[in-house]
Amino acid sequence: MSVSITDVARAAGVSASTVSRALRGQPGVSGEVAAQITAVAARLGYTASRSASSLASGRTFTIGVVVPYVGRWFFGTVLDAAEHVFSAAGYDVLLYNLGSPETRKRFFTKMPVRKRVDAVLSLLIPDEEESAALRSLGVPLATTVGGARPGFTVVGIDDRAGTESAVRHLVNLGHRRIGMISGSSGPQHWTTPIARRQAYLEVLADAGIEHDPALEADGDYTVEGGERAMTELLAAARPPTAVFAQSDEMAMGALRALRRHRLRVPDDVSVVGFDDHELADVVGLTTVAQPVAGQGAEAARLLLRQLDEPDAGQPGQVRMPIRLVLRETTAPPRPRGPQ
Amino acid sequence: MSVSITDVARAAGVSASTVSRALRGQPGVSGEVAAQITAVAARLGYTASRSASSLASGRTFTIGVVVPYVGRWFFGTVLDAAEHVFSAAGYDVLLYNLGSPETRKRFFTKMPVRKRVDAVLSLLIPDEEESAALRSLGVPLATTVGGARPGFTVVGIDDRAGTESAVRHLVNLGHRRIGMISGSSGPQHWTTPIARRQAYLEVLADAGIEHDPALEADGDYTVEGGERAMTELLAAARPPTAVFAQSDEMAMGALRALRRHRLRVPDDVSVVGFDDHELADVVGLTTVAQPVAGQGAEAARLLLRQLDEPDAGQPGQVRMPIRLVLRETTAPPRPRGPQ
DNA sequence: CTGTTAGCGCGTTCAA
DNA sequence: TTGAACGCGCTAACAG
Repeated sequence: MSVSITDVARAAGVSASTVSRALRGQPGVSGEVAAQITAVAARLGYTASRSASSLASGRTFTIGVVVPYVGRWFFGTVLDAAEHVFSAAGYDVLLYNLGSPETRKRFFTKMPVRKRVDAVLSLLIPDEEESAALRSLGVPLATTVGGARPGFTVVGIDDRAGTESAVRHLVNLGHRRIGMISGSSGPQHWTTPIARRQAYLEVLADAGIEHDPALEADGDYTVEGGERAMTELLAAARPPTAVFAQSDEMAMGALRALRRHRLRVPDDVSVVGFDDHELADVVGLTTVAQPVAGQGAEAARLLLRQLDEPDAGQPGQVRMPIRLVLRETTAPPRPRGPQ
Repeated sequence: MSVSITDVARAAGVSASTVSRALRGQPGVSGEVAAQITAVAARLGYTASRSASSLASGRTFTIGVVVPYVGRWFFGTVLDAAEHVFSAAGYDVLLYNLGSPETRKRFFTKMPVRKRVDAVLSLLIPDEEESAALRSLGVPLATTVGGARPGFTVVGIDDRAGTESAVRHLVNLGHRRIGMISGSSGPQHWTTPIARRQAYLEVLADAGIEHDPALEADGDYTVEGGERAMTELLAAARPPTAVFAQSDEMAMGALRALRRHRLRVPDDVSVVGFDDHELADVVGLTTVAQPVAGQGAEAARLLLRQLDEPDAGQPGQVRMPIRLVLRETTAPPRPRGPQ
C-alpha cells in the first residue's frame, strides 16, 4: 500500500502524533524535529489520507459546488473563479452538475454531500424543499443567483437596475415597440427572470408605452431558445423595433434569427443582451455587463470566512456593480412614413 | 452530531454490519430485514460517511477531474458530459482547475488527489514528470486531449484529418495564400497544435503552394489572441485571402479583427475554425466539428470500465469522428487583376 | 442469514 | 516537547 503516517514516524524516529503535529504546523514541536519530519515526509512522498483525517477531525476540507450546467459560459466562469479561491485556501471542490430534473432529484434525495463537505456553494436556486435539505447539512451555504434566501449568503447583482439601464437605453433611442426575450422560470425556480420582467414593465410604463403581450417570448436561456423567441416576435402583427434579451446567449440566438430573416441589426432591429458574455464583443452586442467571475470569487471568499469565524452571525448579502456596455447592435429606430 | 450506522442498527434492532450489508445491497440479508432497515434508514435520514467507508474499504467512489480552464467552452463541455456519466454511476467528481502555472505546480507537488480518488480524468496534457506523478497514484487514468501516453486511456480525434479537411476546403475554393492561426504549445504541452500545423503544411505542399512563414501567427487559443494574430497576418507584405484557425475561439477573434479592418468575410477573407463551438453557428463560422461532449462521456465510460475490470489489460485509445461544417465564412477568393 | 471482532489512518486527548 | 491510548464510522473476516 501507500505510505502512512506510521511509516513516516518510524523513518523519522518519532511517534505518529509528533508527525501529525509537525506536518500541520501545530505548536509543541521543536523546530529541529519538525524540519527533520518534513524532510522525511517529502522524501517518502507522504500525503495524509483525507478520509482518515476527516474521520478523526470532523473536517473534510472540501467544498461542494452545485451547478445547473457546467458547460454554460456563465456557470463555468463562476465556477472557475470560485474554484481558484477554494483551492488557494487548501480546499478541494466536489462538483455536482444537476442539469436534468432526474440528476437534480437524485442529488436532493440522496444528498451525497452529507458528511462530505464543510460548506456548499449553490449556483442554482433551490426551491423551498431543496433549501431545507441543504440547511439540514448544517454547514455554511452560499449562492450567486437569485434573491435573498434564509440561511444563504447571497452574492448577486441588482437585476432591476441592470434591466432598467438596458430598456431605458432603448427608450432613449426613440424605440416604442420594445420586445423582451425572457429566460424561463419554470423548473429552475429562478427569481431572476421575474425581477427583470418587472423592471422592463416599469420602464415601459414610465415612458408611457403601453405593454403589448405579443412582444414577450420565452427564450429558455439558450441560443436556440433565443432564436425561436425572436422568430415568434417577428411574427407579431406589429413586430418590435428593439428587443431586450435577458441573457447574451438568447440575444445571440435573436441575432441569428434576424439574419435568417434578412433583417439588419441595428438598422431594422436593435438588440440588447445581459451578462457581457466573452463573445459579446465578437458579435458587437450591446449588453448589461455583470462581474461574473467576480461573483464566484466573492461568494467563495464569504464562504471561507464563515468557515473561519463560525459565530459571525447572519450570512450576508452582497450586490456587485453592473454597467451598460454600448456596442453595435443598438441604434435609433428607422424613420418610417406616417403610421 | 448526525445519525450514524449504529443509530440505524439500534433503531432497527440489528447489528451495524447487517445495516451496512443491507444498505449496500449485498447478499446475505433476508428481504424482510433489508426492507425494514431501508425504511428505518430513510426515516432517520441516514447517509453513510464517505470518509469512514472509504477508510474501511479502500474505495473512495470519487473521480478526480483535472482541467486547465473550466470556464472555457471546450473544457466545460467535456467536463459536463463526463460528470453526468460519473454521477449516474454513483461516483462523485473532485474538480481541479489548474489554469495558472502556480496552481498547476501546487497540484502536482502536493498531489491532493492521493488517497482521495479511484481514478483520474485529465483534460490537460501532463508533461513527462506530471504523467509520472499521476501514474504513481496507482489508479486508472484517462485523457481527452493530445496523443498516446503510457498508462493513459486516450479519447481523441484525428487532428491531421480534421486539419486536412479544413485546409483542403480552402485550397479547393481556389485560395493560394492561406494563413494559419495556431494555438501555442508552450507551457501546456499540447501536441495538438503541432499535429495540426504538420497537416497544414502537408496540404499546402500537396497543392504545390509554397509555405510562407509570414502567414502563421500564434493565437494562444483565445479570442483576444486570435484577434491579435489576425491583425499580424493582415500586416504581412502579401496578406492571406483565407485563414485556418486552430480553434473556433481564435477564429472568432479573427472575425473581429477583420471587421475592425473593414474587411468583409468571406468576400475579402475566408475563415475556417476548429471545434464547432456552440456559437459558431451564430456567427456563421465554417469549422471542423468534433464531438466535444462525446469525448468526455466516452472517456468517463472507459474509466468506469477499467474500474470494474481491473485486469482488462492495456488502456485503450479511441478516435472519434470529425466532419467539416460549411457555413458562411468561406468562399472563393475575389478575382483580382493580374498579379 | 446474522452478530462479533478487528482494523482502515488519522487527530486528539492525557500523562509523562 | 513528546508518546501512548483511544475513537472517528464504517467494512471485512470470521463465527455462529
